[in-house]
Amino acid sequence: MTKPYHHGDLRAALLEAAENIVNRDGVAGLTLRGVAREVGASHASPKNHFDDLTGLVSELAAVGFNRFADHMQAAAAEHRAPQDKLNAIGRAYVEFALADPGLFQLMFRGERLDKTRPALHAAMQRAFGTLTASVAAAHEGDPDAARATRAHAARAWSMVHGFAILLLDERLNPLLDAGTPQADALALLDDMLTMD
Amino acid sequence: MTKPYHHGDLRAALLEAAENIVNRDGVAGLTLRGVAREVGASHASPKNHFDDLTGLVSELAAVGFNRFADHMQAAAAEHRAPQDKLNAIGRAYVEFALADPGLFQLMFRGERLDKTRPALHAAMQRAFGTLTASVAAAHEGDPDAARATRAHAARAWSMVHGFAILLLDERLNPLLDAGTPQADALALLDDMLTMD
DNA sequence: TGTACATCAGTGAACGCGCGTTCACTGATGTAC
DNA sequence: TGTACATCAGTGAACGCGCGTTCACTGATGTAC
Repeated sequence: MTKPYHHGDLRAALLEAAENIVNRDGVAGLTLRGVAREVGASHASPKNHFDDLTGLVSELAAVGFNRFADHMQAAAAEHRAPQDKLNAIGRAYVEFALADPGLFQLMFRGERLDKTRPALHAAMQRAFGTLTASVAAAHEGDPDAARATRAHAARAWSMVHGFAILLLDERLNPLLDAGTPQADALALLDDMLTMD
Repeated sequence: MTKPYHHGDLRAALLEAAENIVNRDGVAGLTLRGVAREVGASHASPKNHFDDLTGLVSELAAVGFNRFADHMQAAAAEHRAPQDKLNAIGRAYVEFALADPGLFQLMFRGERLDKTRPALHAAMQRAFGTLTASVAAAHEGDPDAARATRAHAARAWSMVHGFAILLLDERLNPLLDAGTPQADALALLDDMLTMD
């Protein structure tokens, strides 16, 4: 099988390579040349699919947000009660961050993203819509619903996002047992979510 | 006043310049050469004070964490009741992030930090100790105190940290009124902190 | 108080490196006839 | 079914840029005597 001149689906291969790189070397290690190198293509080839690094990063973030939304929706679908669905989404949020830490951080590194790209914009709306709709469902009928729902949404989201970020940065270690870090972290998260 | 050969306190000047740069251009815009340029010194001079970029970033983070701890402690000192102290610390946490966004993000960009540096390690302990001690004080006497306190600490910290990060990345805009963003954000934070 | 000397902060030219970008090109694909 | 041609994905050499780092140096400071 000699290497053909045309790749077939270089765009998809570049995105996959970018994900590998970002999980291995972090967001700062992601370059157009590096991605091309990873798939064995010419260093100028990414230009044909993504204009520049911002384009590549934004398209990768779009892929990430769609997968993120899928993961949260699948988790919610396993429960009936709104509060259970919400907790499941929170767990899914953190699981995603742990499974794909580089990608997760890239998705929330706003400076590198062009949020006006249609694919990214739509994917972000999907992901955040899933979260906020689930919060609203868990609190419908509350008095002063609009304001309370916003506060609940902000709290649920901040809690779970802060937990994920602090965890990835190993800032939560003093609060964790010595054992298997991932399991302990999810146990602590459960305590946190089911606290009140 | 002709420019003297020796600066007087180049180290402090470099740190101050680094803070300006990071707040203006973001963490990725911080370079040894750039910092030297900002103070009008030779590009090789930072080597004398910080070995490399990691050194500079870590020392700047140490300055930041000390200021962060000061700010939180000052806020707590204005209240008597443990829960009020804790809420004040949460507000101070977010205020700090809004006032010095670049510095705040640098402080939590673990990849760039050498946490074994004594100055940084001590400053981090000060800041996080302030937070966790305050949580413990607000919950002493709870049943199953150790576990509950850890969960409370994780929740308070995650909430306030996630809020700050999401806010800086403009992810919370859909939940804010159109008006003055900073005031709205702090109002939303207050709703969130005093919710239950 | 003066002099000699070690120390070291700061200088500026030079280096190699990886990056993004440009450019003329080449090979493959698909469409028109 | 075959042929001509436009299109465009991918190539690889070349460019300029800013970066960190090295190096021999120079100017200022402080200490020993």
